[in-house]
Amino acid sequence: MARPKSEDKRNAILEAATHVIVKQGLSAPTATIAQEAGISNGSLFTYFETKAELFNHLYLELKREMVEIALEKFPEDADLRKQVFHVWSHWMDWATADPQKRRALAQLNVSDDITPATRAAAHKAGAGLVDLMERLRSYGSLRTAPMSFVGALMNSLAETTMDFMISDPTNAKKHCKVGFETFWRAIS
Amino acid sequence: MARPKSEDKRNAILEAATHVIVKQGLSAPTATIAQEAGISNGSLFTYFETKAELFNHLYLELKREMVEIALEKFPEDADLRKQVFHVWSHWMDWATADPQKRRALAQLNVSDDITPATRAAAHKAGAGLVDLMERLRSYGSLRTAPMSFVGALMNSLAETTMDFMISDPTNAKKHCKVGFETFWRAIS
Amino acid sequence: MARPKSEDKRNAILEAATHVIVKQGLSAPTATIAQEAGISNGSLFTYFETKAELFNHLYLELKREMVEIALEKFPEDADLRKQVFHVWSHWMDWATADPQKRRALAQLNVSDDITPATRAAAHKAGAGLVDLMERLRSYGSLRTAPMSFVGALMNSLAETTMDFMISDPTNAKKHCKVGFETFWRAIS
Amino acid sequence: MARPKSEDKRNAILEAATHVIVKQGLSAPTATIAQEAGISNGSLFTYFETKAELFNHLYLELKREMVEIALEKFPEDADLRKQVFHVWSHWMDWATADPQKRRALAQLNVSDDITPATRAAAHKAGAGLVDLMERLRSYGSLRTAPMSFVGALMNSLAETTMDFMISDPTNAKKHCKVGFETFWRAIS
DNA sequence: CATGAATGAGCGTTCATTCAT
DNA sequence: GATGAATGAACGCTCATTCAT
Repeated sequence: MARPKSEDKRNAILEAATHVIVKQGLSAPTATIAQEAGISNGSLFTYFETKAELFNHLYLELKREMVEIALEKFPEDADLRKQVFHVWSHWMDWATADPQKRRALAQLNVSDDITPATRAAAHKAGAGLVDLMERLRSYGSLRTAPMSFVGALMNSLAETTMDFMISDPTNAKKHCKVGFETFWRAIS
Repeated sequence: MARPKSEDKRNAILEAATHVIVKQGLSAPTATIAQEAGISNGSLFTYFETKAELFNHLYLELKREMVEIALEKFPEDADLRKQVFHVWSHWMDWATADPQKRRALAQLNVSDDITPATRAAAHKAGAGLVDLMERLRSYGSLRTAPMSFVGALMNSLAETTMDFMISDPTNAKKHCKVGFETFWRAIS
Repeated sequence: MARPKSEDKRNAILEAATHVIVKQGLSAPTATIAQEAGISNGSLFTYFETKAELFNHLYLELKREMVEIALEKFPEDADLRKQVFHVWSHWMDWATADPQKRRALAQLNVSDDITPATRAAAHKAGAGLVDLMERLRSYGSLRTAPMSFVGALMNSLAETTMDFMISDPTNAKKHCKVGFETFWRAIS
Repeated sequence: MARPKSEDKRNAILEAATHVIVKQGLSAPTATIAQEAGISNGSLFTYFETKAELFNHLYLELKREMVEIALEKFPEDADLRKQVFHVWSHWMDWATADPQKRRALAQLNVSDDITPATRAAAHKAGAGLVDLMERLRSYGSLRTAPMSFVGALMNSLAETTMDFMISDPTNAKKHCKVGFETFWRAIS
């Protein structure tokens, strides 16, 4: 096979898309993304048939990475609070290590181009966290709230915390801690 | 020349923009907004010089209205918890009464068209709440957290709560309550 | 109404399309047609929503004009041969007066962009000739042939004749005559 | 180096082009033709340097085949009418045996890609018929018409006849006969 | 001031052709 | 020679903005 489709190039496109989306928003020209990725405008469409498809793939990729990192080295035998803090802090690590990814993900999240199928797949990617959420719910005051409320809650408090960690990196660790304590109080 | 042109038309445009943004996103053509507002495409630019200016104005308008309603009939003499719940539930009223406004606001919030100046003005519009936030902070565990953290926290929990109220209107009142209790625990 | 859509401009586009199609074929850029018509590329789409629509309109326009001229001053009371010759020679006049129109029509005729609806409309535009064809058929040897055969026959002989008239204008009149005699023999 | 590459593949491309042109028109992508021929898109250009060259070759090939079949088993010693009918019916056989070839030829005939040189070569390929045409001309009423008129005439009547044979195969034989008689009357 | 046609830059995508493997 | 990814010019169409009426 002559010149096989390069995984490197594919990744370069996804990475370029991340940067360009952050800088220019979702309406950034595909040509700009291609340029940033070091390929010709036409080549982008060898790897992703449409701009929307590129966006859907990027969205999934980012979500998956996020969840994967959050669950890395998960302490199966620790108590609930430790487990949740583990996930919480790994999540913060991901967000602060490369803030662009989080920003791009936020943009994609409100894009009309992301299909329901992709959103469903993203949801499924987070399945590893469902069990934890369920245990969190039955643990405290939210016993009677809808299942997904705990997830949404954690998400929104985490986002808020991340904003503070990124805008004030000096005190990142402290913000991380305070955010977690706040969350723990909320669900207790 | 405060407003040489028809105030009605200006409002019609802002209202139309709200609907159209919800239906079609921020990339909706100005012509569509004009049509929805019952005016010609060209006339839109008599009232707002550019599309971006229209968006900035709409953003501010929505934020202002939101804050205004949240502070309506504020019980100056009640205790802190009652005051916060007042604000909380009025806020929820606004969000559930016309979900489109909230959705449009969410879109505008992530738009690159909204200038820092507008964001600053929006922040200032919320000044009426600053005193409340300050008292909230000194009240509980967040005494040492940055001032704006409480605001961001309330905002994110409120957004989460609104989502549940709107998607499950039958139990809206219950969700409102649960959300507030969760918030109160978080800041306590 | 401000600056009403100008019929002149519309005609300029159709005329420009005729020339450009002859010179460059059906794949000629719409921008070239617009330029030739003296308008901006975007304006073309004010008058015709798509390139295909422009082509369909042009096709119909040309067909209609062709038929109209062929039937001009039709001698209702003359004998059959004189009537047919009248149509025949008027048709030739049209083709030789502006050979570009005929060439463009020939191109459009084989285009995939021309819809069945347009072809049907074009057929209907030729309705004025149906009666003549019917009488022609019952007149001679083609009494038992399918109705449309006479029409197709006249068309193909006319086209052949036109080619010779245009490529050898000096003897145009003679070619016209010879072509007609040949046709008459064919249907006799 | 008459043909260094596989003659089979070359023919596969020409055949594929025929089908694809009929289905999709002359603007069909070369990649589609390559796929239909069972080769890679790049390989097509090993056999034909450009798309236009492919089209020119196909055009010639089809014309040659058409003439060849028309002249097959030509009855040198029969009388003129029988000879012409022989050609006529063989021609019809070719057209009805594989209508796609005729359709593709018709499309190519109006293409801007076909060069004057190719058209000349195609004309030359028909040289075998020139003698017959010449005798036909001197036989009847067209004695004074330009030489090529008889050929064009035969061509146009044959095309018209083919259309009817193909669209109404049940009566194909009858149409063939009627068409020929019409032609004979025309030139007589 | 209202209207809506005019403008032209800009974009996603296609595709003939080239070229690394 | 075969393959198919790479290239980049080109095109149809959109749309914010301008301007003649």
